This record gives sequence, structure tokens and C-alpha cells, in this order.
Amino acid sequence: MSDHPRLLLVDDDEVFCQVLERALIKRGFEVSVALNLNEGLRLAEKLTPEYAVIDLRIGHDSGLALVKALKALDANTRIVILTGYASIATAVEAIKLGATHYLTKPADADEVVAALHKEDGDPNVAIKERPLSVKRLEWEYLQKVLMEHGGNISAAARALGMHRRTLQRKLDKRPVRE
Amino acid sequence: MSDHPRLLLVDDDEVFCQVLERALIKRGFEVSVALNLNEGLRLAEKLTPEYAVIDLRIGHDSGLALVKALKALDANTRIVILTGYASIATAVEAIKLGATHYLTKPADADEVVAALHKEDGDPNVAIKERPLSVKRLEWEYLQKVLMEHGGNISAAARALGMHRRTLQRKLDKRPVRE
DNA sequence: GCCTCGATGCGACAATTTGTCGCATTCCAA
DNA sequence: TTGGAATGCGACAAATTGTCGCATCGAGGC
Repeated sequence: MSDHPRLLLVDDDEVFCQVLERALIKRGFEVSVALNLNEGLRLAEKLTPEYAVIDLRIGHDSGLALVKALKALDANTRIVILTGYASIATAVEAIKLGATHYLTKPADADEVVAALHKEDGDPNVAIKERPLSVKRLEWEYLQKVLMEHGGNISAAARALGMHRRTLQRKLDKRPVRE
Repeated sequence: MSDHPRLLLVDDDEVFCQVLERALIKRGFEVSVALNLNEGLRLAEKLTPEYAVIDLRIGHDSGLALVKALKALDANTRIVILTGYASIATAVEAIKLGATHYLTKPADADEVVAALHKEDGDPNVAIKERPLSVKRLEWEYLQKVLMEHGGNISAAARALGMHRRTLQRKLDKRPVRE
């Protein structure tokens, strides 16, 4: 056992979990990973983690249920919702249920950690030195959605509400530095 | 003096205020209207309303300041943020500051009243099935970074590697629906 | 094989959006 | 009071996007 704070990571994307887990361990957390809701609940009860990073959509379940459960177990748990399917409605409910913050993918480990430590109602604490440029954010997002559509450019463009020609052109370019 | 609950309505759109005021009176509220932040603060202190409906953008000021003030006066005040410039970043802040709910214009009086009476977090809100459009993602990101810089447009533009003029223009526009 | 449908790559041109400058205010802290 | 920073906004050129069109390609279905 260590003095490292316990953190529960729940997300059904295995690859994403592996990457984020590594990054969080490097930042001093003792990380436990669950790939589904039940496993998440089980680990939560067993470990009573001080921190949690939870995907909004875990398979067909909602991560918000887990927020409620974690807060019931320990109201001091600091929870961040991290999702690729963000909406104002779910953000509002997440915060009402006691989540500390709500992040949209793509988000890097530094953002996650910063969000975990964010204080209540405090508009600005740790300002990130270099936020991703808009172009870079867009590039990563395009890649992510494209992948979710099996590389089908037409389908991705439709999902993104963007003209196929435009997506095509954007993909031709290099990702922006930074 | 009646037994009608007192409601403070703060929005810089005069026409909108008139319409909503009438509708709220019809629904049994004793409504006071303020068209700017200072007037809103003054009325808040004078009336200590049980309810408040506040625009996020009041002229050049932020309605979030008023949420904070109202909650400081009386933590039981039920406040709904109503805005045409909705973003996840501001929604998260509003709820953290104690707002009861967060609505996007256009919203009718029934929705507003329902929101005022809304109870705590519901883990069963519907989760979006589609990812955000690129435009919407950008809007959310701009709002987030802007908030991290305390609303300083110049600083946010620098951090984003984007021209101030461009950021200014993007912020003026309404967020894309979805 | 033949046909259809959706995906793709790409040219061309118009419609929009951005990048830049400039300038008048407004704000704020020294 | 004063200098520096932030802001709002007009104007015009530069760059990006939206649209249309068309030829090609691969997977099914018949």
C-alpha cells in the first residue's frame, strides 16, 4: 500500500483506458480500471477511491448512475465525467449529482487531473499553459470520429454535420503542431 | 403583499422580458424585471425573491455574478439560467454556483417554471447518440478556454493561437443547435 | 456478366470566414 | 492622472468552405 490517492477509471474503451491509466499512474495515482458499470460499482465499493474518472456512456449504461453511487458511498469523492458524447443536459445532471467537473473528449491527462482538483464555483484555478489550438482539437476530433465510422469519410462527414468535400480537404492536411 | 412567490427576471432583451413577464404573472408569480446587472442586484437585495430567471449575457456582464449574489443572499433561492449562448462550460459553472437549472433559448414559460421546480440530479437523462458537430465542438472549446481565462478575450485568443478579432466574431454568433 | 448504389478523389467557382490594420473607447492598477 | 491592456468594430485582402459535377471503383443482387 502506498500514500498514492486511489482513483477509479471507468470507460468501455479499452485502449483509451490503457493510455489514460498509464498517464494517471505517472502522475501519482493508484489507478483501478473497470470496463463496465457493474465492475465499476464493485470496485467502487471495494476500494472507496478518493477520485474517479467516469465515461458518460459505458456500453449501454449511463456513467451518471455510478456518480450517484460513488457520492452515496463517500460524498467527498472527486469525480470527473469524461465523454465523447457531451451535452448540456448531461453536464447539468452530472454536476447536480455531485461531479466535480465535466470534460469533453479529446482531453489529455493534465486536463483530467486539473479538473479533479478544480474547486467548487471557482471560475479559474490552474490555467493551462498551452491549450490545444482550435485547429489541433479539430484534427484530433476528426480522426476520432472517422475511426468510429470505420474510416468511412462520407459517413463521418454526415455525423459531423460537415461537407464531405471539406472533410476530405481537412484530412489531406497535416495535423497542426503544438 | 400577496402570497404569490416573488420572482426576479433579469435579461437585457426588453421585448423578451415583457413577454416572459406576462407569462410568468399568469402562472402566479409576482414578477420584477431588471434589464441590467446593477438593477438586478439592487432588486435582488430589496426583494429577496424566492425565484429568479437570469440571462447569461446581460449587456457586457455575466449573469453568473448575479447567481452568486442571489445565492449569497439566500441559499434557497431557485435560479434558472436562460440563454441563447449556451455552452457546457457555462452550464457547469452555473450549476456549481447553485443554479437550479440551465435552459437554452428559445424556451417557453412552461419550461421555465418546470425548471424552477426541478429537483436534484437525475441519472437517467438521455445520452446523445451522435458526437458533437465540429462547429459545436469548437464553440464548446472556445467557451471553456475563455472561462479558464476569466472571460478575457485577448488572453484566450492568445492562448488559442487565434486572432483576437476572429475569436470576437465567433463568440458573437449563436452556438450551433444540435 | 451486368446493373445499381454508395464511396471516393478532385476540379472549379461562389459564398463565407479569417487574418490584419487601424482607431476610438474603456478599464484598471501604479 | 497616466500608461498599458482590453475591447468593439469597420474595412479589405487572403484563405477556407460549400456546392456541383463527373469519372472511377468495389460490393452486392439478379
